[in-house]
Amino acid sequence: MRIGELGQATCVDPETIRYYERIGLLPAPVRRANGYRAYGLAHLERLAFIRHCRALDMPLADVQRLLHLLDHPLDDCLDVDRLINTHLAHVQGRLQSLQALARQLEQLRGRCHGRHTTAECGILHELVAAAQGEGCVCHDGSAPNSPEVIEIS
Amino acid sequence: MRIGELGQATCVDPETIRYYERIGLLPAPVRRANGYRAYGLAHLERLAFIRHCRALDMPLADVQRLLHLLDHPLDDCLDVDRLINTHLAHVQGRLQSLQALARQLEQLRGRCHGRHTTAECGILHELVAAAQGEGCVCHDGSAPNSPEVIEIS
DNA sequence: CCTTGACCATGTAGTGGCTACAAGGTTTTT
DNA sequence: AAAAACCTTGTAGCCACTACATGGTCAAGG
Ligand SMILES: [Zn+2]
Ligand SMILES: [Zn+2]
Ligand SMILES: [Zn+2]
Ligand SMILES: [Zn+2]
Repeated sequence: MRIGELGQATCVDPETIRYYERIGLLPAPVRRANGYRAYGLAHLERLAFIRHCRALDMPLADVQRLLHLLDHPLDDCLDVDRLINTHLAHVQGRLQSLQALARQLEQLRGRCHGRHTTAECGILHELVAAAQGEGCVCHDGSAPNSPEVIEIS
Repeated sequence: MRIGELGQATCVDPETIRYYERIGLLPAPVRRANGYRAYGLAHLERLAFIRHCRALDMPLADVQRLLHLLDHPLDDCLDVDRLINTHLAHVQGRLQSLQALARQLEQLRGRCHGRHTTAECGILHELVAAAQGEGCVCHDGSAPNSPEVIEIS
């Protein structure tokens, strides 16, 4: 299997595959005589695992840890449990703030009816007013640059 | 107002303020005799606006455009409308995939009961199986490195 | 045989939105 | 006078890629 074939089989861009190899996530495969990477089934499975974890939005460091645990089957799985729980909590937190955010944006959207100048635009007015006001997502209660609110994207 | 005071007033880290200045988001203020930046009310309002938009998870490029529109009050506000709508659609898309993701993780969490080796861990088994299987978030229907699924974080 | 095009290799630099230094100058507090 | 808390600039790092630039390799078609 060349890198392009592996990429097609796993829906992972070859450049990304090389990147994974560079950072030590995917073991370097043997090379053919011409220098091309030659992958086997083990690589395919490992990469599919990585991609699946990424689709679950896990950071690569977490994936790395899971892969390590897979390679050491006699280790205690407590870490797996903790990792998943932490990650789930993280996702749920972001879900919360994304929901609040969507509500705010929906409100905002209703403010602009038809055509007019930006000076009269309800959306802009609302944004400016909210930025000044107290009852705003980004001002009440949250620490400076609070991750829960700011570090969404 | 020095940069630290502005930072406190808006809950934005001074380093971030300098960064905004560097990329042209916040106009460079006048300097005192000693070289310190001296901010006024206009800067405070502008930065509060930026922070509020960031709390709404808007990319800085969008914030830039909104600021430009604020500076040109006679422009048509259609752009504002479109920008908000696009952004809302984006947020809703991510909300969807985050929800699917949380469900997956919740399922996963239920797989690990008590202590055992990683070789026996239901979570790991599930992950490996899912990565191979067809009915998985990251394999069905989505393009290679599909943004809707992958580019969540 | 030669060209075209698709693939592969390496290395470097850029993305977004910060964040963290390092190395120095200034001001305020003790 | 010394220590701390501020300010300045510049550079490098974070994450997970992504996009080149430059060149080597290989199969098909003319
Ligand atoms: Zn999958
Ligand atoms: Zn409007
Ligand atoms: Zn706000
Ligand atoms: Zn387990």
